[in-house]
Amino acid sequence: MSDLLPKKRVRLSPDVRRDALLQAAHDLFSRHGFADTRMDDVAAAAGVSKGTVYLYFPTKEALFEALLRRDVLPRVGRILFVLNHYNGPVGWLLKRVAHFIGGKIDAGTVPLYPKLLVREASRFPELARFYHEEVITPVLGALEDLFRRAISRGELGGGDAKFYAHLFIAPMVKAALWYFTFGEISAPAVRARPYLKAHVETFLRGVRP
Amino acid sequence: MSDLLPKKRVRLSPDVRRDALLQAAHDLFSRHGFADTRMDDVAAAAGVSKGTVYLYFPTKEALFEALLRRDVLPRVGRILFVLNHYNGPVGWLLKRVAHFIGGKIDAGTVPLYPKLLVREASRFPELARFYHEEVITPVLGALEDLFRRAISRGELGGGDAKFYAHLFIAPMVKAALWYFTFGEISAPAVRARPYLKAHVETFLRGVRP
DNA sequence: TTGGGTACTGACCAGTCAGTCAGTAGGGCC
DNA sequence: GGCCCTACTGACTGACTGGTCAGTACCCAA
Repeated sequence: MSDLLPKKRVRLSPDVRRDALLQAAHDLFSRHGFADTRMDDVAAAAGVSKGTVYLYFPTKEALFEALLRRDVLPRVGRILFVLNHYNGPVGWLLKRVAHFIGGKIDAGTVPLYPKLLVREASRFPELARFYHEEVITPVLGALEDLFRRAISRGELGGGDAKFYAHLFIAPMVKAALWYFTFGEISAPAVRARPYLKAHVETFLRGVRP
Repeated sequence: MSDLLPKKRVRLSPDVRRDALLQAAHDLFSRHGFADTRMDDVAAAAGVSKGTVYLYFPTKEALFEALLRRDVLPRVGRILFVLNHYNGPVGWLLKRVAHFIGGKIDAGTVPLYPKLLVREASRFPELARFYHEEVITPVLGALEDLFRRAISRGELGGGDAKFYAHLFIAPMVKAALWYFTFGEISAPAVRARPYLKAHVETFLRGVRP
């Protein structure tokens, strides 16, 4: 207690302080969601007072958007690079992706942003639009191209590559949604990794020539 | 205007008033969501004052739960009856289901409750638990039994019936989620009905013996 | 050592909204 | 007509929270 009372004021360089605020916001948003996180909480978690938060971000929504830009865009860039440059057998890549994402979901480390977006999209349509344009559309487009290349190589049957892309991601979306909707109230009915493994096997049998 | 000013007080029997309040809440929750609907709005839409709402429902959450119980349980009963009694070719039923749900999604008439649950689950874990136990688990269980019967008849290959049930619903979940997350900010990338038609065809090819 | 720039504070404001309750009025009954 | 039960009202409270701003204190430069 005695070490809490002094409340020594600490000056930091704006860059450092800004990062600390973003990190605090990330932690709180991921635990409580956007609406249930108060600006006072963000400030306290970063060790400053609320006024300071407003020196760095004009509104709560701007704080969210800054977080999105910091974390999501680099990640999307890496994903697009892989999808666009991969020319091996598509089945192998799909299995790797499903294995990786299944592990993430089972471990409870689903990325924060899809969850937040689903919950807050209707209240913040601008953020939903940003995410849709900068994340969803490019990634699904690259996935569609990947399937198109596989079809033209004769590796897959000649269905609609766009449908294939959406069908491939559907069980991952469902598994993630299940996790963050019902994850706190009951053990998952199916484990994500074997579930997604079964998905890829079924899917590949369904789309082969 | 003149016909609005008098504000004649109207007495109704409690049953009728209660139904009117539930209907008003349904309309507003489906348009604005739970958090963004005020109890004053519900009262106004039902033509009463806020105090009256509290004569029928002790809290806002209780109003939501009453709505769930009124609408969801009968519907689940009908779905379970069909799934449990169907013994024809499973492919036919799956196509029918996909066609029906695809039409609903394309028409913008996705049922209110999945949407509300996904958005509010973390704030109202009791309601999430109710929905999980009374809707999700029974329906997926019946679907699993349906697949199990089809496997034992030799209509499908011998995979895991539980995985099949979850894989079958995944694209519907994804399509509905897309609709109520991004539906207001952009035209859908794929139409649900042909998408789900492609899903059933791919799925059936993937799981045949 | 002092002055000034600025990172920072926290009390305060304004708006919102779930929930309350003392009082009002409609209508059935004698 | 008059009584009384109860459905109904709506002003009010209390708690909350995003955002503001006048003032404070730290640090560095001269």
